[in-house]
Parts: sequence; structure tokens; C-alpha cells
Amino acid sequence: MDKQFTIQQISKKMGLTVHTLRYYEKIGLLEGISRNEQGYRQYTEADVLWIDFLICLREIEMPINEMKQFSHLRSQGNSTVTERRKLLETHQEKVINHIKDLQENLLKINNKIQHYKMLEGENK
Amino acid sequence: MDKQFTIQQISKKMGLTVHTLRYYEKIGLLEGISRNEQGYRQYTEADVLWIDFLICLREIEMPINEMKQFSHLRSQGNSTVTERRKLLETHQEKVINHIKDLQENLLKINNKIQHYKMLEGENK
DNA sequence: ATACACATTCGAGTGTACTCTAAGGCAATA
DNA sequence: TATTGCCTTAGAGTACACTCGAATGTGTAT
Repeated sequence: MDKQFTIQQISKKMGLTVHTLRYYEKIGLLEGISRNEQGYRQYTEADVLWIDFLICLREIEMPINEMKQFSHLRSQGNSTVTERRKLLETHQEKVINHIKDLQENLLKINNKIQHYKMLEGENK
Repeated sequence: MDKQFTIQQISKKMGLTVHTLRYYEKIGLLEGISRNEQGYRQYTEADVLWIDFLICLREIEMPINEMKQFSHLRSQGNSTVTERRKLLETHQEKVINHIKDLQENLLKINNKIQHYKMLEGENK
């Protein structure tokens, strides 16, 4: 049984607003979402998996343009697997560097916090 | 000898554009930047340190509103040290959680990359 | 004297990623 | 029958953090 979902159900399930779901479709991140007789969107399990992956890309802060590129490659089938892998690897590296920067700056912040604690101790 | 710097020198030194420096001043992140007879900005060593800290806050993605709040507390002197510390600690925690999320999602991405590598292997 | 290179201010414009509004359609309930 | 409540679309509006443009001023170099 191939379950189908309405846009509301997907919205709740995935934590994206219906606006965002329609927006993602409009800009080409979500391709081939089918409609029922009334013209309402019907999402499949496969759509759910894809949306889940899009959310993952978003959480690692991939820009929408890159996500679109990835989405487009995906819709061209298996011949684009290498390109897709490279796209992911390139972004992966960016995120790793970003985390490194965050951690370095967190050290500075922590020094500041320790410094403040010292000042607070003195004023007792 | 209290060194003074022009906006250009600060721009080069700190990696912020002159536009951004004026913008930060306008919105209250940079308070009390002195002027010379011509009305040009003259930045001091203390200003440099403060800008450096602002950049640090920006790199850990503190929103400008929070930076303003911090800046305002700072200008009120030592009585606000505890509040400032708490502000930093609150944001610190957010960043730590953010890093955790990034790392979790990187794992998913890595699985995808491994999966693609497998597919690529099969096609040989 | 006048051009150049810098400075000033105010306010408008940009890019990203949504987020919302308006106008309209269909189906079930009061 | 009419109201409610969902859906559709196109396109306008928002928030954030800059980024730029226009008008104007000042001190040094030719």
C-alpha cells in the first residue's frame, strides 16, 4: 500500500510550513508531486524521504541554489551519482571548517566568561 | 603613545568594510568613536579590541540585536558584568547545540556519500 | 585654482530564505 | 442556501545583515 499524504500531513510530519512546501516545489526542490482529482497535492513515501534529505541539507546550511543543483542532478538519474557525491563532499568540507571556526571562537568566549567570573568573585 | 587609526586602517586591519564600520556605529555597536578636527573617525587601541570581540560574536552567529544588548550593557560599566556573562553563556549553549546538530547531519551526509561510492563501484 | 583622494551623512538597494495576502475553487456541514 | 474550511495560484512583503549611491566637505599635490 503506497501511502499518500496531504500537504497538511506532510507539514506536521516534517516540520515545514505548507508555505515552505509550496515554495520548495515552486523553485524546483520538489519535482513531480502528484495531484488528486481536486488538484490537491498528494505526497508519497518517496517524497517524504526526499524532503527529509532536503531538510538535512538545509540543516548543514547548504544554500538553496546548491540544493537545487543537487535536486536537478538527482532527477537525471544514476548517471549523475559521481557529481552528486562531489557536491556533497565539497559542502561537507565547508561545514567541517565552519565547525572548527565556531569552536575556536567559543574558546575566546569562554575566556571572556572566565574573566567575568573572576571580576564577579572580586566584588564579593 | 595612544595610537589612533583611520577608518581605512581599521577596515584593512580588521577585515570589515568601511561601510560595515559606519553601520556598526550607526546601530550602536560601536559607541564613542572620537573624531579629529575634520570630523573624521579616529579609532583607538581599545576600539580595536572591542571590534575584535564583536567579530568574535559575529562568528559564533550572535544576532546583531543581542550584540547591541551586550554593547549597551558594556557601556554601563562593571555593574553589568554578571548580566554580560549570562548573555554570553546563553549564546554559548546555543552554539554548542548548533554544532551538535551540524555533526549529526554530517553523519547522514557521510552515509549518503558512502552509498554513492558503493554505486560508483558497482558501475565499473 | 582645480583636481584628487579621502572623509562625512542619510537613505535607498541587495540577497537569502522564507512568509503572507488576495482571489478564487470545491466539498461538507448547519 | 450559505457558511466554514480546506485547497489552489501568482505575486507581494518581511527580516536580517549588510552594501551602495548621492550629495557634500576638506586638505594636499600640480
